[in-house]
Amino acid sequence: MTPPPPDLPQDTRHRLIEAAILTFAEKGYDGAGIREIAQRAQANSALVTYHFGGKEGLYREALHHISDRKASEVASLPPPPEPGSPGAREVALQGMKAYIRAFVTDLMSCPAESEVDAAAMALIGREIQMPHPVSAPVLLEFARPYMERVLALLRVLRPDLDPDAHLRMTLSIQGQILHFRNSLGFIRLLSGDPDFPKDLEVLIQHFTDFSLRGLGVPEAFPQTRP
Amino acid sequence: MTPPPPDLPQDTRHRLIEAAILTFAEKGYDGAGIREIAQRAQANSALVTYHFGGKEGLYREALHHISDRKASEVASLPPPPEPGSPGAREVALQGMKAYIRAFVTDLMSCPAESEVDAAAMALIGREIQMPHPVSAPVLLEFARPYMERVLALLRVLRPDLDPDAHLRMTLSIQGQILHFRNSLGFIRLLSGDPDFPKDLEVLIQHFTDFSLRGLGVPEAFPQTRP
DNA sequence: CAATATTAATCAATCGATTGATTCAGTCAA
DNA sequence: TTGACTGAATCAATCGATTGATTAATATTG
Repeated sequence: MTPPPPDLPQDTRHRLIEAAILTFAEKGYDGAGIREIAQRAQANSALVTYHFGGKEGLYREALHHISDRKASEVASLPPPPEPGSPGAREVALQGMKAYIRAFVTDLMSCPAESEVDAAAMALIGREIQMPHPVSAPVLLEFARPYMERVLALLRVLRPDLDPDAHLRMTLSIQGQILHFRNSLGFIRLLSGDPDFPKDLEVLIQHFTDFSLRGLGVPEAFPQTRP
Repeated sequence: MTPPPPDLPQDTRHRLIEAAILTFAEKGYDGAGIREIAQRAQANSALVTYHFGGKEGLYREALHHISDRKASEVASLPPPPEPGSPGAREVALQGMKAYIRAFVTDLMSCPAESEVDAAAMALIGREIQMPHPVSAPVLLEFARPYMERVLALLRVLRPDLDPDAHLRMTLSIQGQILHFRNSLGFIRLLSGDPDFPKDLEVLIQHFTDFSLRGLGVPEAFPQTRP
């Protein structure tokens, strides 16, 4: 039998952060205790103070850890076209479809793939709704690229609208998707379907169709109803 | 000088519930203490156990109180048309517009009108995202009419779609609006506009336009772009 | 009506449990 | 030896819950 993996020094810190993400996501900041988190990380609760200066520091570090891991995924999308460039509309249309797909897959990472990733997005969702005083800066930095990306695409797709209208549309697109992620448990209860959504691809297609129609980009749907 | 109003016995119970709604909405179930709630209600903390059997009972009663007060408002809308009846499409179209308006005004009751009402909807929003074990039954009963109403309208407006598609569309419509309500504070930070939305009517118009287009009901928008 | 008994409502005080934080002696590897 | 870490003990503070006493309103009785 193999011996337990050598416990590298830096490793404890990382285990604490991952255990914190899981526990904070399940029980919220007030509901989660540092004893429970430490036990989950197979570490001593005194290390929370030692490494992070306290519970609040651990929370901040956990959110920062999530933000760092996810930032690269948004940036990896092809950049939105310049408003005046040739073929900008078609590029922006494809960009919007790619964005919606990326947004959904980012948010809907299921526990089967990575338990921590799933908990991380649940935690972000909870924080967006009711930010802990400590988390506001981290959260703004995290959400900004998602927001800016859609706004840039909208400036190409709907140049006739003013910035306020662009903001409303951005929030409508993201809102539908965030609602699916944040209220998934409740939706399953309400609809009576415990394994909703059965197919993520169908869901992505729905968000894409609904949003592009909602945006009023008719060339994406030459004919809605015969 | 007039003496302080006589403190009717039943009144304390009601004051406790209202204080509970405010405090639970601000700090969550774990974050709010019965001492703070009692102090806010100018009552003794022992009365929480006396009247409601404990903190959990007070929470349950607070949610029930919200559910009871809001139930009548949904029911006051004109009933959705029968799928086969004459002029059903036009009636359903107007019904959908009325529903969206009612849903928005229900959710967006601002603190200026009634501090408790505003807190109540914030509390509901929080519970939908992460239901307390105690609240699931109350919450389902509360949300069911909202859900059923949209589904009934969709069966008329989009009879070509299956129930799963109807469910997705319902969640997209409600999701946008719930996201506005639940993340209002965050949106204000992110957009840099501290008094967003300036005009509720503009917002209602946006939700209506975006949703009806998204649903694919072309007669509502004979021409999206010239 | 008056005297008494009963119940509901409220209070201050306190309970044990748990919280986050801290301390400290000891382990282990570099 | 030094720095990273452990494990156990302990701290003050706060938590929800409970107690026993007190007041006010109501019912019962003579």
